[in-house]
Amino acid sequence: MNYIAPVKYSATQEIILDTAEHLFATQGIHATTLRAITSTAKVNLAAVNYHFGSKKQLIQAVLLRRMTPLNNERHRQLNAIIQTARDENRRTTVAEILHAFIEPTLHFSQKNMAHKDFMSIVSTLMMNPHNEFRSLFVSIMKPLIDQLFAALKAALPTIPSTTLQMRLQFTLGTLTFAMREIDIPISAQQQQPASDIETLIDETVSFVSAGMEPL
Amino acid sequence: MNYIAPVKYSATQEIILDTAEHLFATQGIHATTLRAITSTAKVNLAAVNYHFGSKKQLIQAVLLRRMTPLNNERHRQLNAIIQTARDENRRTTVAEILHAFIEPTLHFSQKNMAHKDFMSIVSTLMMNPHNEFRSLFVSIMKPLIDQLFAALKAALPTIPSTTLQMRLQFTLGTLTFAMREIDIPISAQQQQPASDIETLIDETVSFVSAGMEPL
DNA sequence: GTCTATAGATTGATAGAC
DNA sequence: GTCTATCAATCTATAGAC
Repeated sequence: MNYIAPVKYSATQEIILDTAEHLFATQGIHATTLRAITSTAKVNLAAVNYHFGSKKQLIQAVLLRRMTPLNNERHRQLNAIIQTARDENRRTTVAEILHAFIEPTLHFSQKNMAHKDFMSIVSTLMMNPHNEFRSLFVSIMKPLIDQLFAALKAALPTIPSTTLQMRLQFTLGTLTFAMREIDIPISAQQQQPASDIETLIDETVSFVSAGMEPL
Repeated sequence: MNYIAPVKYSATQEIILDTAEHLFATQGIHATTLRAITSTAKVNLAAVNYHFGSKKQLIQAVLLRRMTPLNNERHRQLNAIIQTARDENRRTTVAEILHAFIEPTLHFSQKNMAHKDFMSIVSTLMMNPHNEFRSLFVSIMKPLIDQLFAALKAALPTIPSTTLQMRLQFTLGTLTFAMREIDIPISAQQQQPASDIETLIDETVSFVSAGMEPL
């Protein structure tokens, strides 16, 4: 259910995808040229067009390659907590639901530099409502967001849908900043040590869980 | 204190700035050509370079034109609530502090399409830590964020700085999504009516105020 | 599959007439 | 200040040899 099998790529294709991903994240999709990708990847200039067809199709491949396994895992965890609650004959809690979405997202984004880069691309794309790749992104995310909203609605039946919808948007904003570790400079005094991933997950879940039901 | 006087522009310069702002927001800064700007603005192709020097300097002018008055107002409101609390011989509350930052931000972003476009550019820029305009943006925002953090620290003295810093990042993420009304499609059933600005402000403040002090 | 060479289009920027 | 004309540099994409 909801599982999508990943696409297999050759070694050359993987090198191109890895390099494109890094350059897209650090310099922006539009600012990254095929020349920059192929020269950094040490493959021929014509390789991108041969293996992927066009720059646009390469971008889509970069997005789908990691988005598919990430969403598979998010679906798996959501289904798991729903099933567990059903087995125990109780409602799922808000914190459980949010954790099932946040935990795989933050673990994924902190896995290594490549995954960090990928999440950087996704969050930048998500910010621009007029982006040409937005419809691709939306079509991938929609089933998951629908499932997440339905679970929250069931856990908080007294909150109006409009309000709940707004708070879910806020939650996604919180998570976007959590996974990017956006470093808006706070307090000049000292460089803060980066907290570990488990702390980040706990802090994020408790922040949005509290926001979901303000006093 | 903290007030920065705005720059004056000629009619032609204003038209160029307005047009560039809209195109930057809808198509992205890199994807927007000087030809697109000048033809849409119905000015000569050479006008941008004559009036602003280069595309890069035009981008900086677009950013500073609106960021300056917005931050002036944010500083004004923060100073006002701090002064009021001092006069009443009490601490500022967390909700007061967050409201003083969120209210001007959301009112500004909902003022009209041009302001919405501007905030779209800013939030996109903020998402990319490697952006070439990030240092400009950071230098503008730093004094304000420092003041905000200091106020929160004074209102919540028992929360460790590292934790508070993280929660402030979450707050900025929430606000970014609130002002952009990022429309990740939730619940297919029906199109939700856009809520009014006052409701949006109240919901945002109560969400992040609750998150600031989870149970 | 990999490579060179190049076509064909578009870009930011400027020189110089008015 | 505005305009035309144009340069030099870049881009994506492809044709065709190996």
